[in-house]
Amino acid sequence: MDTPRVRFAPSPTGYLHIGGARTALFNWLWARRNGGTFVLRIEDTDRERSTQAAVDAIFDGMRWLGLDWDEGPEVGGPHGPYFQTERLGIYAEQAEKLIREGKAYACYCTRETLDAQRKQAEAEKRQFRYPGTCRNLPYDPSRPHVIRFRVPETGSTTFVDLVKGPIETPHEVLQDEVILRGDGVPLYNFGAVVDDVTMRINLVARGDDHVNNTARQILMYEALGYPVPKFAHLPMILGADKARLSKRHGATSVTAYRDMGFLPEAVVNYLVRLGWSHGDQELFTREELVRYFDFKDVGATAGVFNPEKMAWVNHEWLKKLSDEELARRALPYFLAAGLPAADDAKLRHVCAVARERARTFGEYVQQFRYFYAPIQLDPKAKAKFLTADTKPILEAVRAGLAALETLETEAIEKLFHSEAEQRGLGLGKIAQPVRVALTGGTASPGMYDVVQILGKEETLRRLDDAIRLVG
RNA sequence: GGCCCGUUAGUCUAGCGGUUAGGACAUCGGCCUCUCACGCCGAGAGCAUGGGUUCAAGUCCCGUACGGGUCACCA
Repeated sequence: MDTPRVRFAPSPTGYLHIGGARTALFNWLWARRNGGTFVLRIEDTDRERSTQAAVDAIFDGMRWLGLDWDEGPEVGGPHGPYFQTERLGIYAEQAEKLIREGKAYACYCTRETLDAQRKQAEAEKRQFRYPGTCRNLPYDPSRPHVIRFRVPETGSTTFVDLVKGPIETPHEVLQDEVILRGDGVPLYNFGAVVDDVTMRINLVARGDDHVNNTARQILMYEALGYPVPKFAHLPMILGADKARLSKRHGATSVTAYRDMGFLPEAVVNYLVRLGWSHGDQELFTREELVRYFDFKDVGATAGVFNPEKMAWVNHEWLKKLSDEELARRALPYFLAAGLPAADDAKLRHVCAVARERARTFGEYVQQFRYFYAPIQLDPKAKAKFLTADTKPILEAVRAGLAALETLETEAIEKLFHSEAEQRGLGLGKIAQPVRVALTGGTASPGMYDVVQILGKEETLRRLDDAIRLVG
């Protein structure tokens, strides 16, 4: 087999979507696995909707995921330029060639007449197809026109999709579609084919919303006289209601997941497992993915995006990191939330206790903000644990801690145990009131850790606050 | 509506003619325990449906239903 040359060709009309990211990922994996080339091309021919901000967002998202491209914008390459709007000359040239060979022709129909015909067909409940009005008219470049591709009227085109198997399309369902607009800008099917041809792409892996484009594209490859690449159509990603994943299902941009505190390795791991599998294995390092990935293991069925499972995957990845690494990567999220964290021993300790308890850095910040900000006292916790009955306990613990030279775990533990024993109570009876005093709620890491993280001064202050509150 | 693709538990999936249908997320129960979590143990839950083919079908073929995609001078 040829060394693969694959590509990801997003149109810059928005952020990098989860689905697009997965398409890019599968292409990238295939290239990396086979020592091939991964090309990035920007399909910005829809000038109405394409924006520079979107281009930047796509680069940003891909870099965050670690999907580096071998050829494309910013890195260059021998088959550039890599923005379609900079390739207009190439499309014109290829279209001219097709016209000369009678494989394409100029169509002078106006939008108005076409629209009228379409409406007419609709009224008669007919399927509208371009009637071929201009099929055999002489070429007159001086008249306003678009270029249409001449599709054979009979026969069919078949290709073997790498994930779906053989797919046959009868030519009757196709029509002479526009390949070049009046202003010389190519339409999707033509632009993509010309670019894939000139960029020497030999495997096209894309969303399966493109299966119906494939036959007409193959016809164009043949008309242009170029070899037809292999195709792999990847199943769609759905929302919980089985409709195509969209904003109304929640966050769909990869950067949104970054901002929520997901690790790129976890997002990659989750995304690749949505539609691809390798036996029973759930967690994969990037190296393993590169080693194992194959289109033959991509399933043919659309999958529902499940944020819960992605959070689980993220948690698994978080748990693998050292305290140092965890702190380093969590820091920006605390800072972004306005919490005065620093890359220090305290943060490392916070991360060490957060590790088993929170699945994303967003959850870290949300659950453990009391380590960096005043507590928010839960009224129910207060009513239950900050009472006249528990006041003596708080006072005793306060006094005990105040008397400690250093906050060694053993010393704190001894204090709590002796308070429990002296009162003939379980440890929980001591720990819960203290927990509420120090964290504001009834669920938190172990008390010894909490005390150590807060430090003696802050711990005593919070206990004093609680004691005062009880009155 | 035409055409195309798909259908294993709530979800992601393994399976590739003979399995007690396996794993994971989620859910529920138990153990551990200063709370929460982690961890460990356990449970419930699945081959859309009807016909074929075959000694034998989740696996092959056809129909039906359901879901998705696509029918532009969008990509």
